[in-house]
Amino acid sequence: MDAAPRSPRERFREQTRNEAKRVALDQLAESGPAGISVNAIAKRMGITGPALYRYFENRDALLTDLIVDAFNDLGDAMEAAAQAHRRKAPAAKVRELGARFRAWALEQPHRYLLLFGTPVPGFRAPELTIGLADRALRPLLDAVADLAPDGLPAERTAFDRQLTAWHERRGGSPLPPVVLQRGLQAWSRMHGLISLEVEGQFVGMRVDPEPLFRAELESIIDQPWQ
Amino acid sequence: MDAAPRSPRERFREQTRNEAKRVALDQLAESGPAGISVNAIAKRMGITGPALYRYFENRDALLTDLIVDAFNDLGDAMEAAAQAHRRKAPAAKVRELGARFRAWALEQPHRYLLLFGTPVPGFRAPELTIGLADRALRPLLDAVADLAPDGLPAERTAFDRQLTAWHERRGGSPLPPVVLQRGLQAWSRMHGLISLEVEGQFVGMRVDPEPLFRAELESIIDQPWQ
DNA sequence: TGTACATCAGTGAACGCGCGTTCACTGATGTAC
DNA sequence: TGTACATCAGTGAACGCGCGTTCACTGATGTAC
Repeated sequence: MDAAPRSPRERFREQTRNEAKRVALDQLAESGPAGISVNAIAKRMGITGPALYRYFENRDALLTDLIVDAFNDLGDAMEAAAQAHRRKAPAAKVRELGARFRAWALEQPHRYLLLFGTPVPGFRAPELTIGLADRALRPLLDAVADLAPDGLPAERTAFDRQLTAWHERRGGSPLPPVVLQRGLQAWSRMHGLISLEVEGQFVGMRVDPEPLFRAELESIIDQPWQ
Repeated sequence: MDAAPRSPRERFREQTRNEAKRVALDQLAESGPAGISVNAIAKRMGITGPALYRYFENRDALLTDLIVDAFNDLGDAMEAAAQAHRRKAPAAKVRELGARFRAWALEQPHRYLLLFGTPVPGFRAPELTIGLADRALRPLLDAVADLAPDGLPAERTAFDRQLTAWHERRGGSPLPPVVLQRGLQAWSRMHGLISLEVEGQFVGMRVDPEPLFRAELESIIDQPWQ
C-alpha cells in the first residue's frame, strides 16, 4: 500500500517499529498477552522503556498494531491460497483453504488466540478489526458458497434476515441464507477444533486433532442442503 | 462428600472461603483472570490481603479451587440434565444436554472460559482437572454414543487406536471408534460456537447464535454413520 | 566541502500503582479444668 | 459457673518487583546554506 520509506530516518523508524513488534510477538508466545509490556519489550531490544514511546503512542496502540498485522497476515495467506487453488472444484477449495487456515493457526498459536481467543482484558479491539476479520475469512466462506446448488430457498425466518443483513453489510452479492449459515458453520467448526487444539486440550487425551479437522471439513462438504 | 462442618470455627472458615471464591468470580467476570488478585479480593471482602492466606495457600491454590468448583458445577448440571431426560430418545437427549451445556456457559461465560478458554498465563492446571473435565462432558458423549446403530466397524487406523486408547483410559466400556469420534465432534462443534459467542464475535455481526447452535446439534444427530 | 542549525532517538530519574507474599503482633473466640 | 490457657482470624508494616507513562536532558544524525 504505502510507498517505500522515504528518508533513511524513516527507514530506520520502520525497522525499529518492526523489531518492537517482533519482540512483542515473542513475549506473547512466551508469557501470554500480559507479557506484552512496554518495558519488557524495550529491555529485550536493548533500549530503555521510554524510548518505545517514540514509536507507539502507548501500549494499546502497540497491541492494536499486532492485531491488525495478524489479521492482514492471515488475510494474505488465505487470499494467496485462494489464488493458488482457484481452478479447483469447490470441495477441493474448501479442503485447501481449511487446511491453510489451520496451518496458519498452528504456526503461530499465540497470534491465532490474539485474533480469535479470549479478549485481552482491559483492551477494546477497535472497530476496524471487523473488516479485517471479514477479509481473512472471506475466501473460505466463498468456497463454501460455491458448494451450494441452485434453487435454494430465499429468506424465510427472522434468523434468515439477520444472515442476509450481515452479508449485505459486508458487501457481498446476494446469497441464499442457508449458504450464509453454512459459511458460519464452517468457520465455527474449524474454530472449535483449532481452539481446543491450540489450548492443548488434545494433548492430555493423546488424540491427534488432524484427522478430526479433516473430518470436519468433509462434514461441511457432504452436509445435505435439505 | 465431606461430612457437615464440625465446629463453629470450621463452619466459619468454610463460609469465608466460599465468600472469597464468590468475590473472586466477580472479579473474574469484571476484569478477566488477571483480576483475580489476592489483595483485590480481600479488599472487596473488607479484610486485608494477608488475611486470605489463612484460607488459601497462595493465589494458584485459589485459582485451582475455582477451576475445580467450576468443573464440578458443570458436571453436576450435566448429570442432573442426563437424569432428568434419561427416558427420552437419544436424539432428544443430545438436544437437551447440548442446550444445557450452552446454557451453563452463557450463564457464567467467564467460568466457561476458565475451563475451556485460553489458559491463564503462568498457571499450570493440575492433572486432576482431566478427570473433572471428563465427568462434565461424559453425559453428552454418552448420549451421542446412544445414537449409533449396531455393527459399526472396529479399529482400523492408527487414529482409531488413539481414540480407543483414550476411551479406555477414561474407563469406558468398548465402543467403535467412529462413535468416539462423533463424541469429540459434538464437543468441538459446541465449543466452537460457544466460544465465538462468549467472546462476543457474533455481536458485531448482529447474528443470533442460538439457531446456529441448534443446527449444529441437529447436524450431530443427522450425520450418517457411513 | 565546511559550517550552523534543526531534528529526533534514546537516556535516566521519577511518578504512583498494584502485585504476591512474609512476619511479628493483637485481640477475640473456644476449650479444659 | 468462673478462671486460665490455647487457638487462630485478622492487622499493618515491610520486602522486592514490574507495570505504564512523563519529563528534561544528551548526543548523534540529517539538512540548508
